[in-house]
Amino acid sequence: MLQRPRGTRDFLPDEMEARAEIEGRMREAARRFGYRPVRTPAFEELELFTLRSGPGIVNEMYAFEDKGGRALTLRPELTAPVLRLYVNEARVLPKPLRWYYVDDCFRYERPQKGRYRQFWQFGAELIGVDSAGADAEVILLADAALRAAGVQYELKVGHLALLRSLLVDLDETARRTVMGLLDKREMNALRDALTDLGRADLLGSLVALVGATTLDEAFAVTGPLPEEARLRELVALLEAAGLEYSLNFGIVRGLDYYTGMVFEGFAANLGAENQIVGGGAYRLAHLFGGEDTPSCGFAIGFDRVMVALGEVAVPHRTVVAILSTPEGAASAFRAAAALRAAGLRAELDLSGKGLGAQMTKAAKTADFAVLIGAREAEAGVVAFKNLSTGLQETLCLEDAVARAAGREVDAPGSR
RNA sequence: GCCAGGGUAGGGUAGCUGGUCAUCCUAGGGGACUGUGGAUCCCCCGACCCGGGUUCGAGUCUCGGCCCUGGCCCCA
Repeated sequence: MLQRPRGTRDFLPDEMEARAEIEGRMREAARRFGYRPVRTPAFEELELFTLRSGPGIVNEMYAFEDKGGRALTLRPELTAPVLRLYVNEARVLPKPLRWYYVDDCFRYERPQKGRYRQFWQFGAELIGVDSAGADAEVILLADAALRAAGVQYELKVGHLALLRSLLVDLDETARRTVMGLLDKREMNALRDALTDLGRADLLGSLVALVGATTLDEAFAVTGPLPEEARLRELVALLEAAGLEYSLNFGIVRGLDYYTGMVFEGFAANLGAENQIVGGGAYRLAHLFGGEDTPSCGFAIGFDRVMVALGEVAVPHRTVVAILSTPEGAASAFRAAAALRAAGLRAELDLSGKGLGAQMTKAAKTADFAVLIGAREAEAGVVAFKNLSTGLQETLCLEDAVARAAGREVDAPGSR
């Protein structure tokens, strides 16, 4: 038997409805912040991602050559495509641009809990403003989206300037090593690495900075920096908004295009892959041929949100089953059309079985049954049955629709 | 790429010191029931991941592969 590719998933209706419910709440959060949806191609030129992240990532991508010899890849993330879109199509739109997206990405990695080869990201990019307010808005939107989804998580906000100020004297390679170890909180390995570099003197400052929980503590380690005023403003805005978060200046966020503010969020019970959101202020547009444009954004791991939520209660919508004998079939289709036109979910019984069997089925799945046999078809009425109370009435079609929609009926008949 | 544990009807499972009809639950289909309920009863359908090896005989032991789950690495 054919199997689905490794690291991919099928979604049955129950799960799709849960995902659509959560996605809808997150989209609504974005809408309320004034963010509007964008969509980019599922595949892009390979160079788009190597420009951003270096050639090493090709191994982690679904890269391929098309029939025209072009080097392409399935997108491994969405920030670069969205910024490419901005440079290509939207440079002259009035700033700031507030965009969000929900789409699938592809990475050739070993699957594990919360990590798949096809996965979905919900993200937003705020393009063309560079301010504490911009930083704050993006953090607040990420938080609003996660809270709308119902996720319990821990939010950490930091700024790269402080760590970088301590590491200015180190060369590129050494800085990456140190930042990598800090990111993993491997303090013993960090001490060894600093000793090898002849910079054991940095250890105390680094440990103090990473452990700092207030701006005062952090700037006591680094001394005055040009970024201090903006960072204090950001903190004031976040406090004013009532955001629950902690400061953390050990956040490294991988690569170099992040320019200042960075943030991460972690959910409980997600196993080894517990990061649920990551983002920050960055500059990418110039890499793709645009003007140097400040941006700020984040990406939420949508699948991890779903794992963290577990069971999702999807709001119940009324289901009307339509039962009929052969003589009532035409009327049944007419009744279904009327119910659907009223926005109700109407399911015709197509089994051709007896009414007993049809009712058995309806009782399992529906809230109401509309039954049309020879008698009802002849009289131009329907038998309308409330399957939770067992009450049955003979009604005209309009009244049956009103009943199913939860409205009162003026002169209800009865059996 | 590495490590550990797994893979038996659609879903969940028992069997695993090699040898009887491979167990049970559930779901699905049919019937008791050709104008009305989720119950009950009866019947049916349906599985040992793939391939090699050992053996008279492999679901069971062994090797390889694939896949799943979790962890390492990586994480844009």
